[in-house]
Amino acid sequence: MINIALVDDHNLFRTSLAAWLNNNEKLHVALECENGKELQLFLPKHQIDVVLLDIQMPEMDGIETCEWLTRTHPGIKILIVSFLKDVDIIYQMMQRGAHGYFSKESAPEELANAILSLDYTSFFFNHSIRHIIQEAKKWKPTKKEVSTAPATSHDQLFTQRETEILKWVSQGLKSAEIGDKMNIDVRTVETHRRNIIEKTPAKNMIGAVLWAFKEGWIDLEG
Amino acid sequence: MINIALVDDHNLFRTSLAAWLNNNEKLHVALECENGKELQLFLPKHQIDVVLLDIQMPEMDGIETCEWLTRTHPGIKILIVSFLKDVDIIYQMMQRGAHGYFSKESAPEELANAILSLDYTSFFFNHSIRHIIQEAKKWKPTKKEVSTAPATSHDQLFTQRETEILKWVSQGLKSAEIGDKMNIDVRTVETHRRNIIEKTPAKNMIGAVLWAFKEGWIDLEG
DNA sequence: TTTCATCTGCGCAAAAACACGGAGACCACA
DNA sequence: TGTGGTCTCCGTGTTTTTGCGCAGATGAAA
Repeated sequence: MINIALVDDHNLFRTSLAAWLNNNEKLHVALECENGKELQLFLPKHQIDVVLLDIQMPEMDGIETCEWLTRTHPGIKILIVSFLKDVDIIYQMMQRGAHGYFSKESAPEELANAILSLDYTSFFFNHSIRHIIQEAKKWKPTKKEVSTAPATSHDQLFTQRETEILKWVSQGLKSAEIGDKMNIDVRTVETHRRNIIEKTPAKNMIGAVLWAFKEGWIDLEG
Repeated sequence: MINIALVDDHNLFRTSLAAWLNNNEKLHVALECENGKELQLFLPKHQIDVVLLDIQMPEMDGIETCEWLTRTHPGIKILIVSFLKDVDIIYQMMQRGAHGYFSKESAPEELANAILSLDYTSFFFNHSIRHIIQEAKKWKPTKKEVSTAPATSHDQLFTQRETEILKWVSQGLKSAEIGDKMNIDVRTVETHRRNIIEKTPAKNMIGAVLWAFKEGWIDLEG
């Protein structure tokens, strides 16, 4: 019997998936959480073997949660369950210690097999993911890549300040308005914007924001 | 016994939700589809009472599907099931003939009740949605609102041309580049951009694109 | 036919974003 | 101590976007 923790902010999805998984006699959903913070809170009270982790969540997202899990609970296996099918983000999750990546577009029958086949030496790929990885290998990076990105203490692409600015920009604020919000000079904001664009394959802020969202680096609020 | 059709492009979500609903003796999921196109194809072969409809889907999204359903199958009740909680989009779906709006963040127990309580005279609101409606009534529209937007033959917010331009803009192209792509003058593109911003509550293109995405008017490619 | 929305193009001016280079302060880490 | 990354600010200049007004062509609908 494998004990599972579900971490996903969509209650409807989470609960129905839990019901489905519990139908399998080898699986047991022992814990349901809405985000990483909740997992941190309740994980000590349960004996968990596998964590099914969504990427985009409020409070504490999949990236952070995955890092924390790997650091504090190396014995727990992590399976990312997301609708994102981007190569970069899969690599990112691999680097953060995830043991598999499962697309939400796939069938639940596959998921049970995925959970049962997880191990520490290999990385599980969804069938619908696998061919994407294949194609990705043909590409040649033209700009700064995730793997060569400045490695901060937490291996993030954007710095704290840049992430803040991305948030305001995505809400439609202008540089001057952001400067007011953050109590810094307009020119500082502009410098940050330049650096943000530099870190993405985009050529302007619109492309950069949407890229960052699609790659899972930021969430859209409101 | 209520016969249900599930329309959602996330296989995992759809199948597990179907399993959950089938546990209820009063409910029966008779049809599962990935998008509106599939629904159009398979609906005639089934006797469906209620359609659970996601908004953001490829091929044929919830907006289109809802319109089509209301027009061709007025006897079928439509319950929107989405993670979006925006007031405008809820009103839009009401106008298109939906009978209820359910947030994916809510509990599945609520969903069964929602389905059973659907009727033709009222509009079902999720508990987590209801307070949003309340707050929305306090607001005063400052700009052009969806309800007063130019009503085209298909009651869309953006025109065909504007949608095209939104697509290119969201991929980071500049006005000049878009003009080349579409073989129109830069100034024409700029006119369209102005009109797009006018139709949204945003003050610049970044805000407009992200608003349009969050409201389900456009999809992000790539 | 008239009306209306759409698509198209133009001119002008201000605002904002973007590009490039430089630099001091701070902090963590080796 | 030195290195490197981050955050901050500055100057200069170009490019792009945005705001506002105007207007003809087209096509669909009343």
